[in-house]
Amino acid sequence: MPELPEVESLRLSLLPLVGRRIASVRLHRADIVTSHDGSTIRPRHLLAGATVTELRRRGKQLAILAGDGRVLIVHLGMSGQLFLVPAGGRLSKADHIHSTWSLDGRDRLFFRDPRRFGGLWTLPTLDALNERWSALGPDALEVSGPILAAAAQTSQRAIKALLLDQTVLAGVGNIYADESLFLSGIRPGRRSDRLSLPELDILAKAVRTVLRGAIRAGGSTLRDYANASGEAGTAQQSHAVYGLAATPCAVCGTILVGSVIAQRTTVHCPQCQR
DNA sequence: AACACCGCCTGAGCGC
DNA sequence: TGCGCTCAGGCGGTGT
Repeated sequence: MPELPEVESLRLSLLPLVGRRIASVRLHRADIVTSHDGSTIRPRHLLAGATVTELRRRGKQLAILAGDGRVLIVHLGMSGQLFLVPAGGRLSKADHIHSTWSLDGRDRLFFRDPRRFGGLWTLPTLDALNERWSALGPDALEVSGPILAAAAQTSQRAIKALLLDQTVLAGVGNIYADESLFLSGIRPGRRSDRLSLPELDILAKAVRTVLRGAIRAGGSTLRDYANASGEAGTAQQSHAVYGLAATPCAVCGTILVGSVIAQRTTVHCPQCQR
């Protein structure tokens, strides 16, 4: 499920878009787009006629910046995908395509999202993007002990719930929350305000390490994730706990325990995590 | 105010 | 073979 490493891998694979002009846009499902001013979606909202100048990411959100200042945010939700298909190329999965951008040179970009938890958000300016993203916590690649501490010390929630809160830090979802807690040796159900500062330092470092490693592996592909070229990631091969409940811990052999925390399936090692 | 919880949505996987 | 059920989870809205 697309979290920070998957969105970053997607962003990197989409970089060939930079400098390209969007000749036309076809929107096949209007209800996947939210316009900044509530107006009816027009092709220009979706960057028709503009040249892509930059691809930015904050947490799990991807922003396509255009030369005239317009911005389009893409959120993948659970099953969203962007595919960049060369002229004459075919799309392997052509169902649930909600929007199609035709580039000069006839290459095409597709947004596909079967479950429609994701979507597109139009913004008029870079200022509007910055304002929208100011509601998010710092990008999880930049998380530090003090950043975690600022939120943790005043919260009685489980530490896993804190990691999943995008206003605390942006980019961690269920997979990398469990993996980061395992690497840091902290139980996911621990109360946030009962973690020590050294523990929060260790946790912040674990989050950065886990996310960086997953980016290097091109993200985790559990079922659907693929980058813009359709390539799967391999980070799932390194998962230590996610999806591995009732199997032996690779470190100590203790059977991993499954539970539900913050309404999310959770797996931890009762021996390695305290 | 802080936090819990629901519902959205589809396809995979399962049991029968 | 095929049906119906359960599960997966990001996130906005609502409830406590």
